[in-house]
Amino acid sequence: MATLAEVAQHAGVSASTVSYVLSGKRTISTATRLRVEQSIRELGYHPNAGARALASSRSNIIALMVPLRTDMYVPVMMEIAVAVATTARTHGYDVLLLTGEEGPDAVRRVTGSGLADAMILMDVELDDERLPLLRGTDQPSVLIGLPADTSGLTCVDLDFEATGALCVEHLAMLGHRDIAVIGEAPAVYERHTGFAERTLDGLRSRARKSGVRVLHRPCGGGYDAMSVTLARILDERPGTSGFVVQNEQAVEPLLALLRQQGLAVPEDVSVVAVCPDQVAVQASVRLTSVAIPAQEMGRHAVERLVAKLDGRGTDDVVLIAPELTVRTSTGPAPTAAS
Amino acid sequence: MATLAEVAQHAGVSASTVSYVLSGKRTISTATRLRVEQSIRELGYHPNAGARALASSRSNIIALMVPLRTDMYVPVMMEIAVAVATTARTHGYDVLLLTGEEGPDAVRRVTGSGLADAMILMDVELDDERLPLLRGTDQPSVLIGLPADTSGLTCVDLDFEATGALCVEHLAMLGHRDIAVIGEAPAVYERHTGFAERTLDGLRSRARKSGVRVLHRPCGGGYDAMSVTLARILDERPGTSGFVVQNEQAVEPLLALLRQQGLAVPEDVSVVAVCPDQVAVQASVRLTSVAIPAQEMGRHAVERLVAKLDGRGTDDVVLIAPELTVRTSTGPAPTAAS
DNA sequence: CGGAAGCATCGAAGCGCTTCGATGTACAGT
DNA sequence: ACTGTACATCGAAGCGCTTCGATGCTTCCG
Repeated sequence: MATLAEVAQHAGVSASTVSYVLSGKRTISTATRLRVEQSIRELGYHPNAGARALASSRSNIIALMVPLRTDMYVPVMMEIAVAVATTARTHGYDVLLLTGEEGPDAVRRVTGSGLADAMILMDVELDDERLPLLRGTDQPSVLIGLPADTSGLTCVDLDFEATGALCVEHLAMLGHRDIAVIGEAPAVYERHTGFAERTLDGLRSRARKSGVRVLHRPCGGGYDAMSVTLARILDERPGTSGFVVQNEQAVEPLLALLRQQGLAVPEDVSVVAVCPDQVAVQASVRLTSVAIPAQEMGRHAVERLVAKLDGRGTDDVVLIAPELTVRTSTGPAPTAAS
Repeated sequence: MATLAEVAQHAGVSASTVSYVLSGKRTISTATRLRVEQSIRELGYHPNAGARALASSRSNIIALMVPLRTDMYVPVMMEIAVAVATTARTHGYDVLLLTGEEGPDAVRRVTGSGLADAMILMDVELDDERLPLLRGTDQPSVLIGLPADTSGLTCVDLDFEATGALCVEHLAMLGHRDIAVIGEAPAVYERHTGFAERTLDGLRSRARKSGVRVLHRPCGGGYDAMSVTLARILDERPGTSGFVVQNEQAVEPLLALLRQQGLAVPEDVSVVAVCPDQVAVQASVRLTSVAIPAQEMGRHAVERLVAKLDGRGTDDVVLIAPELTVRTSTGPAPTAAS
């Protein structure tokens, strides 16, 4: 591997000159610059990452901590991760993939070793044990998700409260008065992952305003769980005519089971999903849905982080406004007559 | 941040001694070792990654190149990535996440800069443009997937030929004579991703031996595509009683459409899927399937790579033997009478 | 026309670690 | 008692880069 010194010699300049050509931190005459660039190309020179990190105390790496469990929202997580990686590259950063497994230790390790300049945390819990560490370090970080206390932190997330409200609003407008919410698996609520609870809050407070009744039921993925859940719901609230589903894995089972019960969508019941657009479009009924903007979240997170690294950053919460796309799974509530 | 030198001073030894305590490359008396370890703990010392990389020319980082497109097998990709990350950690490595976007350039960049010690490539095409680069460098690498020419490369993959054969075998044994294969989206075949074609080869050659007819149809995800595809298949080969599906997104649509056509599973038609177990279990019919062992592939890849890094490695191809799990979606072929 | 100001470049120090002799000590074998 | 060997530790060099003065030139202005 060619070194800076070799490039310098080849171009007939000193090492520092080459360095300044590379970084642009001092003015270099055009002639010299071109000559150096030529040498770099001829020798196939790539700066050594370790040396660079050591000398500049910047690794140009962003750590991304993904949840270990792959029990929910996997495609969303993946999409975020890919968006983070590609956006980071456009800013000159690479991405280090950490799993949640190590927990707070990973944060310590990465911060302490200077392996990464900054980090992005996904799947943040309301009272996440990694947060004190983040607050206690001067290493910039961005959370994807919202903990209970956001002071001193930068967060990016979909506005799930507004999302919940939007779903209710849409259904209420169509005349639905009894709405059932099919949520994530119970484990998600027990873990106090913020988004699930926030959606529920938005759903409920909006329902109160609109005079709509809401029944919430967590539900694991798959047909068996859904079957039990649906039966209970219809038993408890036979008048239910609107469904809000926040659980990718429950979408298709729900549709199939409704069909099986002789309930037509959207004639008899309406369904609104909170899921990636792809899922909404590929379902057996094209679903009215609020999209989870995975790419946008990833991109935003990186951009916030880079801003912080450049000293332009501020601590604050960015909530992405939800957008509801009407497709063919929602319609007017059936009249009392029918 | 504490440095090696500070730890050394605190423990009353020289810097090199601390280094040897850390690396274990020379014998250190127990007394000294304990004293040093104590100092490390007290000062909260973490070795600086950049300095380490520079001095040792080892970054302890493995690069993982994931496909940019998230149009297929996303959960599998994610699971592999997570398995790679966790396995790598147990061997003292971190994982750098690269997307396919940069293509060969990423390989050059990482190799040239010493950012990573080795790399793992996913979603390898039959004639992948990154391969010449890998062959031309002495940086160890492992492919997940199988290119056309594996010479000089280490590869890990599910044995998709055997997988295809296994599916046909199972259906043939149950008396099915006309089998339809529902494949990945056409784009996957056009890209010459190896696994799809290899499955087909296995399927066909086994079918020949068993005197079974096979009709292969690529198919995009979603209901509309599946609906068209299924109609064509039943039109062309009305006697079709067995289906092999290698496309997660087509599984549920197929089951729903079969139901709609009045075809009961497994009484009238049998379905074998090639998909992760989770999908097979959560489908509306518990599917007989050949699992895609994502975790195992990720783990294997890392272990091969670490072996190479330790000088114990060899170039070869590891094909994981497929396992077919019988669930409730396959049964005896309907007799001619019925 | 002298000094201030800017430009283009160089040299050297130093980032924090690893690693290779070298050195000093203790003990075994002869 | 003396050499040989193994053990425990130290000092110094060096990994490849960034960055801070310093230096020699031009150019400009009063």
